[in-house]
Amino acid sequence: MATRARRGSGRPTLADVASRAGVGTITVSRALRDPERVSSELRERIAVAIDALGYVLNPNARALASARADVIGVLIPSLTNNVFAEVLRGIHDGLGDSALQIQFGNTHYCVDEEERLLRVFLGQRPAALIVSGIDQLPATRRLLETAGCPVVQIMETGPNPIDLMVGFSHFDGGRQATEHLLQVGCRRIGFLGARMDPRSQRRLAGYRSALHSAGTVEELLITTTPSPSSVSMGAYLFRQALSKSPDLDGVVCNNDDLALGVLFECNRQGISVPQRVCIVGYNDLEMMAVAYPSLTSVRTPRYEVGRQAIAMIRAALSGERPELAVVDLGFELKVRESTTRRQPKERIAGLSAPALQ
Amino acid sequence: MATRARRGSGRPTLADVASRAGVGTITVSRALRDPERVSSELRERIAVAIDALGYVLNPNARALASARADVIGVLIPSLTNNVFAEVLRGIHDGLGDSALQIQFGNTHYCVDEEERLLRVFLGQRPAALIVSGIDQLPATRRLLETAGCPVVQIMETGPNPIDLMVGFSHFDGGRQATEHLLQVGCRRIGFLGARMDPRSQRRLAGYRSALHSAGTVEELLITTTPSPSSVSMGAYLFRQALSKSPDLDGVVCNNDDLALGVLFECNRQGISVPQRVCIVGYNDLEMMAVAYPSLTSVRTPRYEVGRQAIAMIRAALSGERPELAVVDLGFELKVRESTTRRQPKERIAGLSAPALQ
DNA sequence: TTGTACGCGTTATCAA
DNA sequence: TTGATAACGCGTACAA
Repeated sequence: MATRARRGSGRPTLADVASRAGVGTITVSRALRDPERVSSELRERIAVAIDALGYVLNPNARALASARADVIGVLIPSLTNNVFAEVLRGIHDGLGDSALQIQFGNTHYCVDEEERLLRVFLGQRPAALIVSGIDQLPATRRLLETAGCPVVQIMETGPNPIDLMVGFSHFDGGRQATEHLLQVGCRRIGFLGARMDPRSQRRLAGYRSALHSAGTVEELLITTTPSPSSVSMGAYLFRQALSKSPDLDGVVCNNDDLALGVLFECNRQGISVPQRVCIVGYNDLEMMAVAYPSLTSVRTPRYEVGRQAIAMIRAALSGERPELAVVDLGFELKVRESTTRRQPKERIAGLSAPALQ
Repeated sequence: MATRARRGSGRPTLADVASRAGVGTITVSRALRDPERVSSELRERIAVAIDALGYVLNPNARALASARADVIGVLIPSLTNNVFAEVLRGIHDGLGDSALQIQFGNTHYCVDEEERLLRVFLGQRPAALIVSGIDQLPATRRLLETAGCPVVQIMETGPNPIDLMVGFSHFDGGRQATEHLLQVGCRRIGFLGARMDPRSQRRLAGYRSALHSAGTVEELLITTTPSPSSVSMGAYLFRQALSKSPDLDGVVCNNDDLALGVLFECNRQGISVPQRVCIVGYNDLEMMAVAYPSLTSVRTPRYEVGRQAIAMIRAALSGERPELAVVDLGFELKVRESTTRRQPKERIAGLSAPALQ
């Protein structure tokens, strides 16, 4: 019978396991962390004792003793945004059976909130940190540089990584989407943007760059709002854009929500897509391929970003120093009916609409 | 100058703050947790010392000493599902400036995984637990009953709550959606369901109940799949349903993804909505009001569920024993064009489509 | 209101 | 390979 401590949680401890197995506490500790270093005989006795007692390791005691928690702090700007929900899913799936836990913080696209949460996280001496984007405040950046653990900036690539980095170029994505519209013959290409966080800004810069190369930048064609993105906002921005430029024949949307809103608004107003207006989205959510007409979009590897971030962290934690600190996962323009100015009706309606590219 | 400990993290501790402020450690501890109980003079001296040292409290040490972590364990079946992403958002927003942290676990709709994660969480002696639904395994239920902290079952209501409960009736939601279709004159009403988790099953039961009352249940009209829900799955299930029952004139969809897929498929096949087929969704995601035609859906208060769960936990944690352990937040049928068999074109296209109800 | 002594459950250190 | 002992940083109990 295990001795009842005076103040404890009442749960069995390492010492209880040790005395039941007839070994020292440190041996149990080792058997748990590094089974190789304990003889198979003791390992077996310990396993039996753990099972009999229903012992569960106390992560707080471990963290206190080792000055290191098995926690990865994740700072993400939004939960409503499907894109970040998928990043989170990738992160969780990447964990697999490792003992790492995720501590999650929602910055609401606010750099001050990001710094506040970071300080909270740092208090736990996390095993690693994941932050979104590359536009941290200078003070935040310094905190991350001296965090003493792997730090991954995700969803973007850029110069001067704090430590590790995995993402892709939003500038190139915006540029390629715009170039595609130019190629299919659009002449009056609008840009629709909501939220306009730094990544949105870079997509817009890519749009400007493409039109600049074609010699036709026009500020009137750009319609943005700091408000959050949504399907209804897409419809609203499109109406605004149309009233400013009735001859609009193509729109690059900041993301898929907006693109879907544009499509619905076109349906509502009887504007034919792609004959009169072509639409390009961003992220390529699942519904884009199923919409009617199906919507062209820039496919971004957000699930993979999450997985890759964890993979890099696990590698760093096991001592591997990767030569590749910055991983560019790229993106892929998925061309569909909304920018294909031929007879879209010919396509067979399939469960998953094939990319025409 | 603080003495350098042998093994520590190098960060300032409560003792460092105490010696700098010229007080005992316990006074600093109290100043942090319960400022009222420390004289304003010492409070001020302590605040200065904390600031000068850049002190951050070590939550692991606190958890170890008090046998209680400021962590709320949250078990949710899916991250891809918008609905649960919004619950999570409600939970985070409900936290406000409290010191509580969220530890999140994704059960992937698997009760065994739920139990495994619960055991991990329990290891930390969490301040509270939130679990999804009411269909825990018997062993899981026992673990929760003896967890020694507030437990909230969310997203559903039902008999025999483990402790606290906040949600709504999926049976009633399914039933009301179906009754609505009967009222607008549909005679051959199909049910489309994906995933078919327990809550989906109860919506289906509600559908059956409504049709039973009308005397017309027909298994052929029910089309389900255990696969995850998606927009493309909605299109696929609708094609299946149509091939089984070409005279289908209404569909109750298990959720909005499916409903949107049905709408796209109707557009694609030239099936007019609502003239030939009426569509009802479930959850009322933002896009439902913007779709063309706009889609009728059962609005569920998922964000509010998250907030309410935290509110109940915070109340319980501060000693308030609520007389209301079970909170039914209800739902609301939002009637829109997809079930309004009049001239839908008359409506003014607005930023937010008004509910006709 | 404030302080002292000790325990929380684990790991690092060092010795065997 | 294994173990005794002393931290880890904070909260509780009790005393002042």
